[in-house]
Amino acid sequence: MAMRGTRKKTAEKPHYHHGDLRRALLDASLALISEEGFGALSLREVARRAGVTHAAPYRHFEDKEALLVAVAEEGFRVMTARMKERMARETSPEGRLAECGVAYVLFAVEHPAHFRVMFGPHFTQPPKLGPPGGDTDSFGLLVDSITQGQRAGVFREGEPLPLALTCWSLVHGLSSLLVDRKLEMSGVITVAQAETLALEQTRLLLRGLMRATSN
Amino acid sequence: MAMRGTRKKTAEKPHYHHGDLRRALLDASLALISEEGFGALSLREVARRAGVTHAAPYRHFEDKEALLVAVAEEGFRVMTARMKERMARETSPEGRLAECGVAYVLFAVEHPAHFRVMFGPHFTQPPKLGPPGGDTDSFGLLVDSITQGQRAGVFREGEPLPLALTCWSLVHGLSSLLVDRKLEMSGVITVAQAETLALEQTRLLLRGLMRATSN
DNA sequence: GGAAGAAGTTTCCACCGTTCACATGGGACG
DNA sequence: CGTCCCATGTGAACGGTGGAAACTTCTTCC
Repeated sequence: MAMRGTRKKTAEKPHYHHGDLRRALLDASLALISEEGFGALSLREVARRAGVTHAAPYRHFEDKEALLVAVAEEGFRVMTARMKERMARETSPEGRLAECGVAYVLFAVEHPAHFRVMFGPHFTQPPKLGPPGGDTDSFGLLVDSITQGQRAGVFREGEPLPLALTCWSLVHGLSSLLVDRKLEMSGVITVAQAETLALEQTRLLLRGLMRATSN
Repeated sequence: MAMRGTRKKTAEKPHYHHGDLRRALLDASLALISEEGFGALSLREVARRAGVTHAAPYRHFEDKEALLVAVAEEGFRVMTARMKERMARETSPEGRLAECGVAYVLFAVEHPAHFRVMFGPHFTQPPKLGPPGGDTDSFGLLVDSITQGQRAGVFREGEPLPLALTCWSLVHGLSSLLVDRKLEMSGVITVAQAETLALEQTRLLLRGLMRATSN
């Protein structure tokens, strides 16, 4: 901890103008949602935690919704990156598809605040996901892994989009139930347990997706 | 329109005390959520729509959250009833399980306001679902239909709870995506389309669930 | 008919989102 | 080096919200 600490952050920025308030606001939002729940998210409390007045955020975000949109976009970027990372560990189509699903659920469990904002009932307008193939196009990754599996003759024939939607539904449902704590009949569920659940469920669906080679 | 209209409601109730405010508040909440979205739900606007002062609701609900809990409980009752109705139309285990899932998705699409409240990120405390076998125990119906399928030798062996959880994840994910309008790349999705999607997805999962008799 | 209590109203408080006029300080340019 | 500009942060103000407390009005029951 050999920091000469004029300010606590890494780069020495005793700047009056806070250095990077935008980032601080995003972080404060995520922390607040994680600690107190989504309902407790108020622009004023976020500003308070960032150490500025309640009007300062309006220099960086037009709106409370604009802040949430920024959080959601960041979330999609991170999620897509995680999916790419995990999918790279496998070569077989079924392995890659399973990793894709597990990554989705793990992202949700490890970044519940991001996940809630990304898929919550907010947003008057659709959150405009980036272009296909971009760094936020997680659904594209899913569709691709399915068409690849079909081309390799491992997955059953059929329109890839409905099949991809089925996979998405499964992992999104599990993620939602975990994040919103609907499964906690007995104790909080750990990340490791979530991974086990995700693998288990993905494999079951995979059985229905594969050509009949018997498992 | 042969109504002698002292009050607009069906039963003539010029009663000062509004007749049934509790019911009116629940209905106003649902209408408000459906029309303006969940974020627009305010106790004051609900009271306004019911034609009373903003403090009147506190005679019937301790809290804003208490009102939402009541909405959620009603939702669980209706959903469970719908599931029983549709499941009764089939006798085979796989048919009953499919109907169970389709009913879940249809309930969500036809009662989006209820669904959002039931599974939203609100509620500080778990919403205390009723006793197993009660008129709100929709998960019990699901588990039962799986154990019955196993006893009949139609479904694969294994712990029924994780299998049921997989089914729940699938239909819950599809419902969430539909209700929160995450699938509307091109136009709003109709109830009939939702039913088709639900059937399609349920059948795919069923393929993974069944014993290998080839489909 | 009169008391008790349920149901609705009024008033008040703290907090929130948002706006606007204002202060400030750092960077650009002479 | 000085000065001006403007992005960034401040303070006060407005209407809307959840909630508590004291008050009024209707109903019911003895």
